[in-house]
Amino acid sequence: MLHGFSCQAAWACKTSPLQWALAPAIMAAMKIATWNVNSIKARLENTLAWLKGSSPDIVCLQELKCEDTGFPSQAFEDLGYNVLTHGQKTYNGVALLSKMKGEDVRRGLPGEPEDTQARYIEAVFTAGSHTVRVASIYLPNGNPPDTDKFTYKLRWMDRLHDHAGELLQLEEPLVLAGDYNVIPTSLDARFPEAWTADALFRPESRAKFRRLVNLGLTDAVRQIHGDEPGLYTFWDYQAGAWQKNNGIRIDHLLLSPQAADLLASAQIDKQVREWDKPSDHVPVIITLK
DNA sequence: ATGACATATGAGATATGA
Repeated sequence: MLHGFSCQAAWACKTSPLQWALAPAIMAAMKIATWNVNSIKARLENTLAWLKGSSPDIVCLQELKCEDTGFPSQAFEDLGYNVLTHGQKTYNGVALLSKMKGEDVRRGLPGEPEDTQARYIEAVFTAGSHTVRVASIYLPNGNPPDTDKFTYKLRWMDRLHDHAGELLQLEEPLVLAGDYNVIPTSLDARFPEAWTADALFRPESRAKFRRLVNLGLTDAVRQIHGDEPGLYTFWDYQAGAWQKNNGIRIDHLLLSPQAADLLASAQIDKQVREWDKPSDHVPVIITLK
């Protein structure tokens, strides 16, 4: 139990009813979300509207497509969020928005110093005497699979595996959230046969993902929803994929055992795909007790 | 379907995405 933001009922907290009423954001279960926005500037209005409606405590964003200096921080600060970015011109870029301040911030995934792509940011968020470490991940797409883009993807997944192994040794609540660009199993695609040659569903990519999970991580959505089909987080802009529900599940939140113990819910915010000027991805949200 | 859209760059057509 993460004391300080985890009480589910006022009677469980050592606070007066008045304090309870005044501090709902602190006392409610902790919400952590991930969303590939496909350009934060193009998606600013959607992102702000979604934050106002959902009020997550921590948000992992991917595909900012802008440098740190161009990130619209003020708009998020006005909503009460702290902003940590690891941006890049035109491509990639990841961020962490949070109601509490982040510490121990790491930008970039270790293991390949010459890699300049902005695909990883991590920080520790403290509430009371407990901490949650959260990473925002934008794993390489890897297409076409017969090029060095695919080998870069697989190498990046090895680096993520090694770094996750290091973090798991801390034996603390850890959430590795983001766009993994991996369809883990055929349950995670409306038309899996259409993806067999794609870097997102190639056996090598799925094997690397399994190897990561098999370190002892929990796929939050599958933990809550079991083998339920039709859970998708991405629908292509092209060929009416959304209208045909031609979707895939590639945005994941992987939890350390200490975080999995706290998992209360996981949901995909599918309706956001209906909004004007949508991202091709939708938010995925978990709550921790 | 080496493309259907969408985005950034930069001022037109190209690179990238998944």
